[in-house]
Amino acid sequence: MSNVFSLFEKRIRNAVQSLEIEGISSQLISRITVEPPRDPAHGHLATNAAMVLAKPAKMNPRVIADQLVAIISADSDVASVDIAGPGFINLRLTDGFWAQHLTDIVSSGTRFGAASAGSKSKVNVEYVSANPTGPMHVGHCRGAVVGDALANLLAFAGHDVTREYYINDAGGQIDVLAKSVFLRYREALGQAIGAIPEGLYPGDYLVPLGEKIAQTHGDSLLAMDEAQWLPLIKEAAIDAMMDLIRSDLAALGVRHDVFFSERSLHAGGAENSLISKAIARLTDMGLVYKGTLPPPKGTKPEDWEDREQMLFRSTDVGDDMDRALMKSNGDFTYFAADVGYFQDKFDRGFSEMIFVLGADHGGYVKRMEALGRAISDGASKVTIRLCQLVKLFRDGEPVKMSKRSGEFITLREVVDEVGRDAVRFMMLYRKNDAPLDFDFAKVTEQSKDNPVFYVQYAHARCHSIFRQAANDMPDMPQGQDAWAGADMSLLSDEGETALARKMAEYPRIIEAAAAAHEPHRVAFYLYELASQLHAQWNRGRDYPALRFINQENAPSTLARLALVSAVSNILASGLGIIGADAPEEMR
RNA sequence: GGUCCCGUAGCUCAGCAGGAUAGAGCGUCGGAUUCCUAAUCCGAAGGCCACUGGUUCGAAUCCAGUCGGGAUCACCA
Repeated sequence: MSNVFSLFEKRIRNAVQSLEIEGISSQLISRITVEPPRDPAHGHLATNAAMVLAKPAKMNPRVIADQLVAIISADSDVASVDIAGPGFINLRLTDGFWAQHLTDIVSSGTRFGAASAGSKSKVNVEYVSANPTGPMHVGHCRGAVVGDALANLLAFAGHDVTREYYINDAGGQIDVLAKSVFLRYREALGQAIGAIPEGLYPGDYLVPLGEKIAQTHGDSLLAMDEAQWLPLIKEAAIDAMMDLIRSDLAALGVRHDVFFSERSLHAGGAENSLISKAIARLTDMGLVYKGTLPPPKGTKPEDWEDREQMLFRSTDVGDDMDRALMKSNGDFTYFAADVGYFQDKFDRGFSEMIFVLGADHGGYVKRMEALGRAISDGASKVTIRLCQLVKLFRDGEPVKMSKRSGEFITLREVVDEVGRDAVRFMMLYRKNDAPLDFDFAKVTEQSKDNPVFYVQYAHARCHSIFRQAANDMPDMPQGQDAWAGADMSLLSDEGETALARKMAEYPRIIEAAAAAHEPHRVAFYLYELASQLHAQWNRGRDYPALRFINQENAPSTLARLALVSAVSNILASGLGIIGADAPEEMR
């Protein structure tokens, strides 16, 4: 058990059970928590056990606490116990326990905090899923990073994670793309195309594709009807755009295991497509009917008209209104494709399906949750994380973008300018449901304004210490084996023990962040850990006896290097989850 | 009008499935480099946690409502 808090949570719950107080249910016992106290003066661990039990047991919390203290203080790992405030029980653990725990952390290397092998649940994380109509722009950045880091986090926390990208390659925007490419193709053949008409994609990034098609097909497409060239160009355009997107994502360090094509859901026609089969299932469940939808409340669209359509009775499964499955022309709606898609995901055995979406998809959440409930009958959980907007600033001035003119900032430009690590860290240095201001100047600045450099520097500093030690004390063994054998009980300075306790929180942070789907917690934790390392380093300035390297005292130096290695490993591990490098030196 | 998110220090934000005296960075003021990287550290000042009720031993946190700010709202994708 590498999580100190859950270890003692278990012990205290056992102690509570052994008290055999009447009226104590197991559900009540699950409310007992063990956490680090806010104020370090209160000890190492604090539990609310007595306060949770007091009322149901009709006892004074102090009385319960006294009984618990009698049991807990018999624990050989516990140095002292006291009761404080309204009934908190505060524990201090023995030096021997902490020394052993530090050794455990050191020996675990960068796997410290990772879930030990157990039943891995299959989780699907879908993120990015940008339309394949052009390069990624900054707006996609946040979701990409949050999704990728969340996937990293869940994998580290012991889940079997599939990273998925849903390619919206079936809709009308793909026809628009193909027509835009066709124009570029004609341009490549020397035809004058003039200004790009309204409604088509004006971006230059389609020029090379037009040229490529001109090379492979010559002018043969010019003689065809649109119905003939459209599928040809569509195919090539989707491939080219996905290549573009994949390379943009690679620049951000984002990767996916599965690229799922929306078009593949339509394949097979009205009888055999995944969509029709999934809808047939919903129909069997009585969740599909023909009817008309009421107009939205409040705003009444001027062009409102009643139309009878095939509808999904999503109100039966928690939605606010029923949803259209089929357009009046007989085509499936976008949502109908989702029905097939959700069915496919469910059939692949995921116990949780997570979607990381932009805030503009807020209105889509309920129907997705409803769909998940209908299809899996509660067996698979649908979780949606919305990322709020990112506002771009340059030197305090908002950066204006216009989609119409094609003047948008691409993801690639941002990565090129500020670097992958900074982009990723900044996107995670905020909880995802809060808007985010992103200032180019600040993010590029290599200063304390910039948490990325702060954390990376702490990691580099650890390695600088190792280099210095190797230089000053060449006989000093280094490496995980040597450090795991260090006598950690030699670490008695309060800064050192505080560092040890901070590190002990890492598994707890990972667990909680994974459960809440909040990767930003890891970023904040890393900042705090880095801060404590920097502080301890500087204490060595004021008190030379506290320096990590002491040539007069090899055993102490070895223990301190082991401590530093543990910090270094956690920083590297956390930066790995965030998707940023952990450099060994920064110059 | 419906739905969702946000409202915490001058500014930008944390606050861990309710817990003890609400935290950090920036900014302001005052300090620390013969020293393992000062890209760092230490200290001070600064808060009616939007407002009003409710739930309970206990609320920034949960619930209801109010007021602000943002997103979204029938065949689009």
